[in-house]
Amino acid sequence: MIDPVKNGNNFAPERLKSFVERVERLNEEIKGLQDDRKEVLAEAKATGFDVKTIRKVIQRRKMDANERAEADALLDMYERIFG
Amino acid sequence: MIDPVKNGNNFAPERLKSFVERVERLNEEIKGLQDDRKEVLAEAKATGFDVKTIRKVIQRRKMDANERAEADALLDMYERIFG
Amino acid sequence: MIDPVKNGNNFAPERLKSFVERVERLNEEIKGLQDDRKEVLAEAKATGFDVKTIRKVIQRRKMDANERAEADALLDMYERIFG
Amino acid sequence: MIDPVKNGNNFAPERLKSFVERVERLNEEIKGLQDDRKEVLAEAKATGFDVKTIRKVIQRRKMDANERAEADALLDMYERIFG
DNA sequence: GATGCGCTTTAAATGC
DNA sequence: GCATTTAAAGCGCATC
Repeated sequence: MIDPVKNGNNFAPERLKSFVERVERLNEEIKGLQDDRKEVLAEAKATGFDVKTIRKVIQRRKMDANERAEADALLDMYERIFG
Repeated sequence: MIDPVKNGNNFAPERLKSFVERVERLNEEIKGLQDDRKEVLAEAKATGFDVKTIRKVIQRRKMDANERAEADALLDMYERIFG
Repeated sequence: MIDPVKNGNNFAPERLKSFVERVERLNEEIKGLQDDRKEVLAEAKATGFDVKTIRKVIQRRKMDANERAEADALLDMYERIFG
Repeated sequence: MIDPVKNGNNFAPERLKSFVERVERLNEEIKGLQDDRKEVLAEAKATGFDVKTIRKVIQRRKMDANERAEADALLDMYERIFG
């Protein structure tokens, strides 16, 4: 029978190291892409665009046209109540 | 003279589209890696490791040994005050 | 001369305890109000209102009319570019 | 019969206003307490304490002694693996 | 396992 | 230009 604790990569300490290192690697890649995104937005700002509005556009593009229209209508309805 | 507004990719609407699409693409890649990371941690948990502790280990590995020792000593000092 | 370390409440351990306890007390009060807010929103939802839209209304009411109009106009302009 | 839409405070627009205003009031109170907390931590820092460590102490005081000991032991075990 | 909520951290805006 | 204050994003927890 194979000892589950000592068998190759299943040896627990090695498995833990592997998990930690894989997560650390992913963290680095994520950080790199976040930096890239920051650069793109900085360039957009330098070009004269409004970054906050760009973020809104991106959020809204995740919705389909119906959702967007419905959300807008609801907001409009609620805001009319406050004059 | 070149019209800065209409010149090729500098035509503002195209530039805006470009920025938005680049950010959306980066968002997708980031999301993919975040999902990968979630999977790795889920696998670690399924293997019997404690995810919260793994996160602590990763945080602490960002510090050098001195920082870590100092942070630990400070916490210990403060906690002694509370018995 | 008064020893700054041992003088009454300035005795460092007591000061630390005091800071920690004050923060803990504030945390509790904040938690209570957050729970109250959650209840109000749950009641609004039960009444048939859309909570997400209510949050938007509250955010927008923080802006003055000009800011709001300008933000809306900018968003509209950007969205037209994407047809 | 009473018209549910127009009956006193059940008139929907009034109910919406009421919900929004109650939430806004709670938000203000929460903000006030958050500012108080920030002041306390700033004072602690000015007194020479480390704010990050104070936050750790507060987090750990939420756990009972057993939980704390167990969490510490687990972290120690995992860290030994990395030498 | 997915959604929402609060906390933390980081980024942006503003005042000095 | 720097530092403080405010807003947004990401992360982690808790709940369903």
